[in-house]
Amino acid sequence: MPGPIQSLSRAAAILRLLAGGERRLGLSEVSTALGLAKGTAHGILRTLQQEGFVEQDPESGKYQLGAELLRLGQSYLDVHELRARALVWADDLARASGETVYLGVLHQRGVLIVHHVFRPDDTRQVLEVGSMQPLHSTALGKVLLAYDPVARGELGEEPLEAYTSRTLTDLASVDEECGLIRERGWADAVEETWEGVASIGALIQDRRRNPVGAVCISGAVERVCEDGFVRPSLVASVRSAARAISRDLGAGRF
Amino acid sequence: MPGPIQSLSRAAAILRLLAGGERRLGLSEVSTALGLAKGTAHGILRTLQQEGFVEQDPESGKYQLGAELLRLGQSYLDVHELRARALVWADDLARASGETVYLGVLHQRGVLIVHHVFRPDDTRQVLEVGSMQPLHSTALGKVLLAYDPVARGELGEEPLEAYTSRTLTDLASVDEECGLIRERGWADAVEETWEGVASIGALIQDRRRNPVGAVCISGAVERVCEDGFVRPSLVASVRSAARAISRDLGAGRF
DNA sequence: GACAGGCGGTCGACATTGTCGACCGCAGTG
DNA sequence: CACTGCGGTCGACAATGTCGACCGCCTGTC
Repeated sequence: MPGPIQSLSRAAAILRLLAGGERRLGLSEVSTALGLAKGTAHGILRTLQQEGFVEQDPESGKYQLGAELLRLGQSYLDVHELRARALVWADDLARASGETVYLGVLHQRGVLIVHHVFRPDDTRQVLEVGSMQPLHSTALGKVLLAYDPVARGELGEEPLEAYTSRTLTDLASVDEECGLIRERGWADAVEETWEGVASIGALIQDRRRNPVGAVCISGAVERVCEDGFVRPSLVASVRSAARAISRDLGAGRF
Repeated sequence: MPGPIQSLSRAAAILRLLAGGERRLGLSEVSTALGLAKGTAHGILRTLQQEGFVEQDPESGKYQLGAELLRLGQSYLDVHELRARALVWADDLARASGETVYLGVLHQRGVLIVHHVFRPDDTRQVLEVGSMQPLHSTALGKVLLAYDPVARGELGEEPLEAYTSRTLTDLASVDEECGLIRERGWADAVEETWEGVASIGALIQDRRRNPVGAVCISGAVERVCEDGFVRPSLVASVRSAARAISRDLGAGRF
């Protein structure tokens, strides 16, 4: 495989850098952060700006991400086949369970949320489509770890971050848990990322049984759990939704 | 100004091409559509894929947009100052008016929706953040046309598309309407883009009185209009929300 | 079942193209 | 009023991306 295009990789790195830091960044900050000559960084930024991927605050001269990225991100969702077919099933699942529903796919070292149905009550909630969740401490993530070798590979050998006292932080425990998940066909995560929140997830696969994503419900531990375990009726709902979506994907080939 | 970076511009063109066509595109389709050699297009696509901006269907070998774009698009929203400050005001406006609220900024030849508050009832609605609306036939767009010379410039000299029988299609009428909008300080669009839908919009400006965006409410013409005109009470609500957001932006400089 | 035509992908020579580091003008600062 | 930092420009150089021919594969066809 021939090498990647240098200027493009650098442009991508700049975009990621801008996405990471919360505030706007100046030209010098960008060039030193990536070890580029100022002129080089400027040329890339100028082009990105022209294309709408980056915007420059005319007052301070600093750079931030541009609107075109939002538009393209939306287009990504429009084309996304898994998401399109899962929309109606996710809605049903939210109504049946009374809890928040997430749909996620593996992306880099985490789970990218591609669909989010609010819990059907009137509390204020913020849409989390486009955000990432960790692999080793969420129901979505653990499902993918258990079934997708690529996901397991992404974990690498680094020690895992502990978000709460219940987070699994060593790889052996995670692998053991994955075995259990494969055996019974679903995953849960009770207060492993956020205190007070429990979630139940199941795998979505395409017509060739490849793992393509996961669906989960997530809610207050008092509602989702009972006597210290997740409620079997909720598990059944999640698994049946996952099967329905998988079936939909399998049938959907022309 | 030195020239833009060729490979980057081409990569951007490829992304836009993939975003435009609804279905996945093959390598040859991409290269012929943009007039590139197949090898060149392949190199760019390979790099974009590596960076997560493009994904390849392993079965057909065709390309589509990648998940990284969704993540970056979300980051764009996170950093967006106008949006952050407008969130609470938009919520209030939706509650007070009982209608859908949109917040938009100028982007290329249209208005990009950066925030969307559902009408406060239980009907099913789809989030339109990240989508585009035309400049010459929506309240948001006409506000920007009236106050932002850049927006007016984007219209160019092309004939305007008619979405309904009430769409203003010649530039003279649009300019005349813009004069009216500047005089009274708000814009409306009654069934100019979608049959049965009316909207009312007002300008948002920063501390130096530059136009930075617009806010509008949008709803069924039967509710928004009365005796053929938009209801004055709704106009007042929209204008006061726009003023509040503008004030917030002005005060918010450290 | 051999063939043709299309696909995605590779390769290596070429010169276009992006890169580098010195330099510029400006704004804020002591 | 020098000084330091900023964003931005410039021009020489060669590294780099580009091109078009080529490869192997699959698919549909006669």
